[in-house]
Amino acid sequence: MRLLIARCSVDYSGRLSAHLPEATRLIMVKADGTLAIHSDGNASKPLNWMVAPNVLEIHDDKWVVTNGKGEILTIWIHQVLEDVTHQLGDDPGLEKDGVEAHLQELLAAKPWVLEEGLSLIRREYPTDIGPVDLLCADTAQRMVAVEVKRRGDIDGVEQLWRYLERLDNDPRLAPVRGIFAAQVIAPQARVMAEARGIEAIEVDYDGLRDAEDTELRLFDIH
Amino acid sequence: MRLLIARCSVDYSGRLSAHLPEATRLIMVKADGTLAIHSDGNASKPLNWMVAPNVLEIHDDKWVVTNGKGEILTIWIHQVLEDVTHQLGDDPGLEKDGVEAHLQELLAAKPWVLEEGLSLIRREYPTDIGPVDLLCADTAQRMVAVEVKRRGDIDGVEQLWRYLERLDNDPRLAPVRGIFAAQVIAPQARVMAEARGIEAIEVDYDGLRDAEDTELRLFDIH
DNA sequence: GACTCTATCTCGGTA
DNA sequence: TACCGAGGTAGAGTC
Repeated sequence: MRLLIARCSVDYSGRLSAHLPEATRLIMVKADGTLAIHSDGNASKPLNWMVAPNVLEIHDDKWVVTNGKGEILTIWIHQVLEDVTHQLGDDPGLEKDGVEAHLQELLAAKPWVLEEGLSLIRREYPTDIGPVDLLCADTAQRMVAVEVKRRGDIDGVEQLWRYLERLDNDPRLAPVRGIFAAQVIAPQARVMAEARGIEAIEVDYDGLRDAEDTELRLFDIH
Repeated sequence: MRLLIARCSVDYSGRLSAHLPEATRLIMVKADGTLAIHSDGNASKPLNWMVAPNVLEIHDDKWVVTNGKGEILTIWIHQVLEDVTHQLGDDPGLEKDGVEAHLQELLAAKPWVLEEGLSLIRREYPTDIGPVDLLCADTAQRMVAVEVKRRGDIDGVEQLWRYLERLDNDPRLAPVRGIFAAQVIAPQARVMAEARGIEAIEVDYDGLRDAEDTELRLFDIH
């Protein structure tokens, strides 16, 4: 990784056109060629960047980065204040404990949290436009399709609506109700769901997880 | 800006839980406190980060970053290979061109480009599922909702369709027609729009902008 | 390789 | 401040 601190101005042309007036900035070049230009404040994101694969040409007064998609990044170097290079080596990478997948697991284990008597028929129930998160049956043995999201936005409601249309075409399943489950549901999504006859339910993820933990601990004792 | 290259391991707890095993990485701290941890390859994004406002406590063997939302980032520093600090000063910031906002501005100023006699009623006309880009009236004083996109894809047509549903529920506005305006319209989006009775119009952004420039110049002369 | 969906999205705007 | 939509979204998983 090469770190250059320099007075520079920048031009980018590609998916849009952009220009950075002269100022002091950090230019970071990673081992794979990925380049990013950072200012000192007001953003965690780089001002400009170019991801690998790309080609970097270094001239006396300017760096030119191009890629195969016709994008060009030109950095005019006016003054170099620092220039260090380090070999960092491979990184073992990030280990995550995600949320959405876990939330789906928890609801698959306890569908009655969403509605009394609800029971799971299948997770990732396949349709010809993709899998439904959960297919359940209510106490009257009617089908209920459940879409699980961390954040419930309008396009999630649309997604569930498309599934419901498909499922209703199957005479073995129809009529199918919909439940839209998320940690937080945006007001617009709620309006949209109501207009479509879909129930929108906010789920307490932490509470569910804690309950799960408690049960596991009880199980351990046995 | 402070740049630290160090062997470190990292724990993050907040919107999710994550762990980084020991390896050599770049730790970047910006003037506003924003902190990012980068590896040398395989990603333009940082492995871990914490945006300002936050609090950084520096101990002998670890850095602890916390913010007001209960997120905690702990960096265990095993060995420091480089540690430089530079005062970069304010950045004039990025000047962008070619984005959707500008296209919306241009069309708001000249709605008749889309259809003869079209006049603007309001930009960002609010509905309960979000604002419509432009609400206009045609020569017969019928309402026309315009959705503006840089690239016209199928989800943009769906978005406009949702707005039309909502607007048609308002007896003061109904019936409302739709116009889908974009620099480029994908064939699928065109088909979808046609099926919904929505007019899809490709707009010459550069031509509009040049016309705007010409008018400004004429105005300057006066 | 193209397509789909998620994200500690980030970022800007507005009510 | 919270909410909403755009993004040079990036990145991961699937077909």
